[in-house]
Amino acid sequence: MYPGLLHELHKRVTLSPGQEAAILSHFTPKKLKKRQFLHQEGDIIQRMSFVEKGALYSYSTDAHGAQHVVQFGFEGWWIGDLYSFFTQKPSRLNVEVLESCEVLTLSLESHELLLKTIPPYETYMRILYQNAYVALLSRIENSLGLSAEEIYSRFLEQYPFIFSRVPLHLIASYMGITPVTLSRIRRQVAS
Amino acid sequence: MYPGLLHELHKRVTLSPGQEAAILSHFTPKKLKKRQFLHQEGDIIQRMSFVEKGALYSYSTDAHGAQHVVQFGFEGWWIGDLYSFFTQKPSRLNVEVLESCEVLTLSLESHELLLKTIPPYETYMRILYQNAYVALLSRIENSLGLSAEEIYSRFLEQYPFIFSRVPLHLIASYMGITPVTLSRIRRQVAS
DNA sequence: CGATTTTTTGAATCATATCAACGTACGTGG
DNA sequence: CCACGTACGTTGATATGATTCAAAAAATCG
Repeated sequence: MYPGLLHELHKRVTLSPGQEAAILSHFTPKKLKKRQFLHQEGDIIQRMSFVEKGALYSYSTDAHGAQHVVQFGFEGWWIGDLYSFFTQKPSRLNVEVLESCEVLTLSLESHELLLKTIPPYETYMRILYQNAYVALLSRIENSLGLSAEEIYSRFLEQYPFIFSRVPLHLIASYMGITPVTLSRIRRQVAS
Repeated sequence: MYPGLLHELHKRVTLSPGQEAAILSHFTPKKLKKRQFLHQEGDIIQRMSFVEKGALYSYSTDAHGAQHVVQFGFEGWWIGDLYSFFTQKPSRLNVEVLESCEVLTLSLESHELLLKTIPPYETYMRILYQNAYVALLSRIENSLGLSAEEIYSRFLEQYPFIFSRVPLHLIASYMGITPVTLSRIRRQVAS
């Protein structure tokens, strides 16, 4: 039951069988088909989601109506809008399914209860955010002052598997360039 | 003693007098003058730092030798390179003093000890990283697909106080544009 | 006050975006 | 199972916005 989530928890903390069961009991599985939305702009996010299987991505829509991919979510990752979840303010993100998914969801109340009652759960969350923060800062650092071509090359090195599962125009959006520019870069790099 | 750090801790968790004293006892104060370095590229970061007073900023040097500001640190903020601190790998960042500082530093061993022995300390750290992560994701979201002028306007709204304490060319670097471009934008926006 | 740092300005250049058209792959209903 | 429609990727021509280079003006520091 929920092997992905268990593996993820055990990677970072040790849990007694009782704690393990207590944590799992709060999650609700949810199946989603390609093109469905997990969340939409304006929603107040009620549940955070762990990706057990499949792939999703989140994007925002800017003042000019253009869409921008903010992050991807594959097996073993968390996806959603933590800003809206924690503040209970309307989300500015859409989260759409890329490949049919099974996600495990958890309410804010459950999350807070687990934080209070199961110390290793809080430790897990601290490590999760700590790593996510460091990774995000690297993403910013790496893109500062790089040409689109350099950003692409690094992205290709760091996440080769993404190219087999995500259409190029979404990767372009994530990188902050247009699909047209990405296409030209790829031709150049290939030669 | 250390009013900034105490205020920061109490904002997020409640501590018994004993816990408070235990936490504070692990910090070592350090005074730094303008233009001094707290860390330099290549260092393996041994201590994390809380800014009690003053201002600093961190920057990286890219493959073309250009410098890019990654973050600022004012009173009540943490500053440093968490990547190097947690992994004990060489840092890619320089952290330089903008206004003479008093920082409070904490070793990795102390940090780990406090996490293990003082539960509210772990809670504080989880909340700190959680907020930092959400704030950083907003920074990325905001910069995706915005013109330099829009990035400037938002920055001005969100952090007006930074303009009174940080030279414009560092702000430009943080925003990912040249000082020349920032100057032109400001002329436009002012008119 | 003189020296250094920071900010502004103009002109030329370069990278990426935009617009528009076309080719290709995919999958859905007939 | 084929045909049509939609989504995706590529290409060329042109436009735009930011950078670079160079110099001067303004602000700050010792």
